[in-house]
Amino acid sequence: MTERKYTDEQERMARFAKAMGHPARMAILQFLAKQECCFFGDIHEELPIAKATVSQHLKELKDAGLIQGEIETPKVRYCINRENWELARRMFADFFGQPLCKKDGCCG
Amino acid sequence: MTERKYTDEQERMARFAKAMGHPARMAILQFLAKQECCFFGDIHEELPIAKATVSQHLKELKDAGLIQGEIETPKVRYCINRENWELARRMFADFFGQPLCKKDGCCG
DNA sequence: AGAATTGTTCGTATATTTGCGAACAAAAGA
DNA sequence: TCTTTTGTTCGCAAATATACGAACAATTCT
Repeated sequence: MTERKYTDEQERMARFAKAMGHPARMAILQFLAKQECCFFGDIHEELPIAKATVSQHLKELKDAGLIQGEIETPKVRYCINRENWELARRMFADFFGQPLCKKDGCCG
Repeated sequence: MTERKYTDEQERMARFAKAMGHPARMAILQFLAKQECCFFGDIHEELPIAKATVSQHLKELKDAGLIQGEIETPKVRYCINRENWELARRMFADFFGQPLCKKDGCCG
């Protein structure tokens, strides 16, 4: 049944990458990475989009595991998910670090 | 007019990330990164999808600058675009390498 | 209780993505 | 010339993604 078309690694990196595949979400990640505290409102202020949209982007980043949020009534505090951040860091580093084909004339 | 909503860096990384945001495209990139030669047919054989779809994914990777292709009639040879690969490597490394908020109790 | 604050969720509209088969294009070979 | 090989492009369908305002929920403040 559940035919696996791609490796876990491919699926996983694609998931991280996809979450990072929108400038608004990159902006959110950059903002969170350098902030100690990070309420929804702070993030919303940074971005030129409606709060409903911000909330949606945050949800996607959370689902992808890159961030986490916790209610601190009446606010919501968002932060980088350190564990997965480290995992992503390592995966991207390994990916781009792999030795490429050495042959120079390979592709013009 | 052309109000810039996000920084160039954010736009650029998002572009790379978006291209990497599909397992088939990750599979293609992994395959190309370890191959010296890489014709369309070789890539197609690796993947469980129709050639039209493969062609489309290749086009997206090319548009994002991560790969390049050149006609070698009657075949087409695809390769990693080393220059942009290096750029992406550096961008992702810098991004994930940035120091995170140190405060431990910050978010549970 | 009523009002204000802070975000999420809902409903909707539009745009983009993904995937496929069929048609097409270009060159080589019979 | 006709056929084969190798990929791209076209046209279409279905699924996702993006964005917004309005409605809603939970708590605090008056």
